[in-house]
Amino acid sequence: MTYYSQHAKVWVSVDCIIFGFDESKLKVLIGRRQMDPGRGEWSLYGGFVAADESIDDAATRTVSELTGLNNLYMRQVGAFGRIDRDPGERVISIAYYALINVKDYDERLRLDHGVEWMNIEALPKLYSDHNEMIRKARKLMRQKLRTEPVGFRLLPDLFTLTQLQKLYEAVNGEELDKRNFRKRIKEMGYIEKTELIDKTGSKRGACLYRFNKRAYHEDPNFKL
Amino acid sequence: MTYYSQHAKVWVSVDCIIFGFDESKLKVLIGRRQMDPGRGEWSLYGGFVAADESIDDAATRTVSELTGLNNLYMRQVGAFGRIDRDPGERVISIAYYALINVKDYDERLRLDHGVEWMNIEALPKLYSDHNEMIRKARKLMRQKLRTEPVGFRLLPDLFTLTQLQKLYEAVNGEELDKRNFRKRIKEMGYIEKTELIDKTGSKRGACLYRFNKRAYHEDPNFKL
DNA sequence: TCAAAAGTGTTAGATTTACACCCATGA
DNA sequence: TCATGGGTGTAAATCTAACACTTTTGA
Repeated sequence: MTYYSQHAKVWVSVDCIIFGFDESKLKVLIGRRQMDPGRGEWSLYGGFVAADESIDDAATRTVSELTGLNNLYMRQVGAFGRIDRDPGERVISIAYYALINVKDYDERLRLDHGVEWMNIEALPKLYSDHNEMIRKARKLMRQKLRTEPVGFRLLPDLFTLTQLQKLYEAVNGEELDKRNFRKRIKEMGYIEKTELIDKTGSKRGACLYRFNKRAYHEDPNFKL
Repeated sequence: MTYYSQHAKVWVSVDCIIFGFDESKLKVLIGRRQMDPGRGEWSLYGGFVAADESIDDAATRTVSELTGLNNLYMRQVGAFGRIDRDPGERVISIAYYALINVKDYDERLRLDHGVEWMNIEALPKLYSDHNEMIRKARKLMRQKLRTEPVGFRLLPDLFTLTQLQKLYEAVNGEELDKRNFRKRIKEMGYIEKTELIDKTGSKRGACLYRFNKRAYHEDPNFKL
């Protein structure tokens, strides 16, 4: 096809911002880059888009390769395409973010890949434009959290209201009033109380809740 | 670099969603595709990303080529990368939207490119995934309009409050209360009244306003 | 003189925020 | 027994939404 062939082809990669929540902090998975150029620099985990896969599939595959997890909540952040963003060759990269429950990530697999959870408020300088990718991913994620109950993806199936509140506080970077927060949760209707009690966080014990997907889809008047 | 060369390269293009506002309607520039595959189908205007330009530059160049206009408000919509999205070859496309004042677009240039303004509420089926691109662009644009005064980019330098209101109504797809709308505009402070009167829209005449960029940057408490 | 768009305030209702104390338990 | 986190309601303030009439002027 001569119409196409008069133009240049480029490499396209995906870079993944994996969000986790631990110790009341929002975290991101980063590791030391193991190839040149940029060997040894802090970096997001990424990979190239193959000829026979969509960009979404490439991102899903990459995250799955890193974490062993599937069916994650993932969204595209956008394309990053400065000419010299990759010091080696021209590579356009498409960033994606994923939300995972830190506890679901097998420690062994994490160490094998040489990545670690880093507090999003205290990130080092990363390779290329990765800091920018994370900033944009966080912005989009925060926005999403305001309009859809995606936060549960960062928590275990069962969680306490305090955990949930800390999560919202970490994402939005501001403290919330406990009573107002719980009032809104009650109004939502799709966060259901279980009979179970969590005694790990306090002496008295806190009720465990779970997200009721069905209730959400029946009555999606989310707000937070 | 063997690390790169073991991976496939692909073509990367940009597709541009050019928004305009006319006759109280939000419009998009589309034209009949003039090359195979898909010749004759309705399509967005696009182009390939060259080896020596960033993706943002490619989008800017493409829009400028089409409209002759520079310094437009442009934002990336996202990357579209289904394997078979282009029926000819594997092409990943990055969509951008731009806001222009319809009156600034030279009619001759428009005809030369064979594009026309189509009401966004009544778009035909477009080539490939272009309808999806437009949907996403509109969603992002609407969101942006809620938090930043970008609407002025779709209007002449001088405009009446009725025009501005119609613009907001067209973008959001719902009618607004005239008094509430004007109240909010007054509160904003960076939409300044001029001494000029527009007599084209009514017998009585309406005051013309302009956007005061300086006032906005000093006090950006935008809401709408 | 009348049709057509411009312009202008008030009030009720809804939403949001601020705020303080008792409870249960393990150490 | 006391320190720690869990759990609960109300009132003031703010924001939002609903609403109708007068003005100007060209045709």
